[in-house]
Amino acid sequence: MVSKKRLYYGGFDGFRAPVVPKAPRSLRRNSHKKSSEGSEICPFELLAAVAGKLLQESESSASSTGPEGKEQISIPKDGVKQELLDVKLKPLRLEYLDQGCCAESGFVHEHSDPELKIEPLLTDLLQSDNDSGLEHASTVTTSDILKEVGTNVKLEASNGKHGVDGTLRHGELCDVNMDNRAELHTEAVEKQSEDLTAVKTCSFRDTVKSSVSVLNKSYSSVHVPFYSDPVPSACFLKHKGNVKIGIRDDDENSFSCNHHSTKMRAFRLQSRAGYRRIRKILTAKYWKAAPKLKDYELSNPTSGGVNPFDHNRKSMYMRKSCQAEAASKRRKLLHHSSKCDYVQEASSESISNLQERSASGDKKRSPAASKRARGVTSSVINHKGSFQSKDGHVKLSIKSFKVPELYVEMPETSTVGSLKRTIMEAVTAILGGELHVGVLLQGKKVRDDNRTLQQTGISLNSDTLGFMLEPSLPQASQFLVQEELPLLLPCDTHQSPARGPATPIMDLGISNSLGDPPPATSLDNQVEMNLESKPLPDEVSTEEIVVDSKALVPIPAMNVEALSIVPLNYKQSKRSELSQRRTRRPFSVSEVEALVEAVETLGTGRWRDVKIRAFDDANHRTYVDLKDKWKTLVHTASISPQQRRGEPVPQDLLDRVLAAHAFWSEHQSKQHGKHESERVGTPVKVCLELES
DNA sequence: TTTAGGG
DNA sequence: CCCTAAA
Repeated sequence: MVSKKRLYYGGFDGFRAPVVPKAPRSLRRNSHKKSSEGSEICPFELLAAVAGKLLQESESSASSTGPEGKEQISIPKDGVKQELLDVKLKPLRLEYLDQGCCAESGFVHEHSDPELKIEPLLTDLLQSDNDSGLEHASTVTTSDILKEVGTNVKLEASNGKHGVDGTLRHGELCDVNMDNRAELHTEAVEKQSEDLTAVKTCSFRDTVKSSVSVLNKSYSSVHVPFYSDPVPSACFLKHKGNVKIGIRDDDENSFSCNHHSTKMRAFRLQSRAGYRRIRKILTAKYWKAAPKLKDYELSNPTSGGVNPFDHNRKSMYMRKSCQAEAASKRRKLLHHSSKCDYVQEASSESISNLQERSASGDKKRSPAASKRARGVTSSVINHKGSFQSKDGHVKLSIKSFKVPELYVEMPETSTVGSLKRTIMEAVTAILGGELHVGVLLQGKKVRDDNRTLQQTGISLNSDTLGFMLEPSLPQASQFLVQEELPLLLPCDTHQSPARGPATPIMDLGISNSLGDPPPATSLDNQVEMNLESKPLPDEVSTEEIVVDSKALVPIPAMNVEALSIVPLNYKQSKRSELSQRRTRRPFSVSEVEALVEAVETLGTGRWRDVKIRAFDDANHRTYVDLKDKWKTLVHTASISPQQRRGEPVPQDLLDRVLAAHAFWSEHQSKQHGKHESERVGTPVKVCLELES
């Protein structure tokens, strides 16, 4: 964090050229840490991936034959030499590390269904899994390298008890890069011919580097404990790290890259960055992408009836963490190769058992009674898929994933829109974390990942097969909430509604930056799986996934004022669905002073620098805010004191504002030699006299 | 991502 | 504060 030290302060001695030269943006960027880095996992990507895998069977081969074939990974079956892998992987790794983007590997897919045999030491992982009760016999960190259409990856854990021998098939590349923080777990059940079909568990964890290292035998760096607790417990998902999801893009012959790293700040609801990003995603991009999605939906004859929430577009926001483009491509991908309609929607929230409690009202505005919604919020993701069994293959159709419970609490003055948002965020939070997929057969978890579908009986009892999303919620999970508690902090208390032992832990400590996932707790996410033993038509099948999970959703202590003052008109209503206006935070005098000081030194065209200099630790003040504030200050200073509102700003500060404004206006916020020579050193008093 | 302005 | 065109 950059201290607010003032390199120079001209004060009344006059303004001087910026003490801090305006370095090229690139340099400045580097010089100033971007603490707020992080990303969240897009739950839907995961779901999609899972679904895709489930449906992969027949389509996988097809998709692998496309023009993108060159990108396919070729993993020789049976014992590929590590050296070979290393060689092949290097380019990819470099790309990942250096560019942090999806790599377009030059691997050539070999149609022989190559397999990669990896025997990493998964002890830690496995143990963690076991301890946590998760059904992950093994965890395999993979990158898209391992995920390729038609490519089978054979993973074997050396851990005697938990060896895993699974087959991975991916119809799409799904690269997850999570900066050692996020972890994704997906399990897909597939049956492949006679070959042993197994429950495979993939754990995408750690950075790609780690993923690669896995391939390079450096598996040790990949182990990550799973804190997941199958038992419903309230915790907060942590959305940190970088998550990148690459999808093969037929058109571009490359993988689209969903890059949520540096630019994509962590999902901090209360953080400005988070807000902004979310807003952006939810608004423009979302809407832009919507049409396509819609088309797909409509194209699916069965979707209409199956998805009762088609009309509810806002549900789509659950995908907020995903970039529209990537999502779009993803959809395209699915549309093209898997015939899997990738529709995700969240149903409108149904809140039951509302309990009203008296609450202190906003001192300024209308009283705020908090409304505690204790009920079920269900989000629905519509997935279309099919299940079919033929020639030894088991196809599954996930009908729905349900989110059992969501507990929300918010002021009764909150708008419906905010409520919707809240729920949506909660759901997203739940899904945004590391997810695992557990397999349930007849209500019981299938813990042995090594067993084949056949052995497990899944192929026979598909009717009772179920999947459940298991958010990996480390108890220790914490999200950094710096100061921006507004959204994170539950109104008064964050009640954990009859929640299990695990209560969401809000570790509001660190600041800066990193992604703060929305507080959410996810518990057992039960997934209702619908299996049909009947081959489905080749057409797009519909699959509905209802995510049902219990979660404690700390509702942001939204400024009641903000909520209450919002008219419930259409516009607002519409807006509410898209985004939440930040709570108003008037600048304090001290802030104004800091701003003035910084501007006096830096000028009026370097708001980013001003921010860094004077508000670096105020995450809620963006450079745009500072710029706006300056604008208002200039205006304020130019009007009569009687016309001013809000906390009065000392006249001297306003004078300085005018002086600085005048000075820098002339300098055009830049260092112009001639003017500078004239101005530099000119006492502010003089400036004031001259300018005002 | 920043800047610059309008809303 | 928000939204965005430009850069």
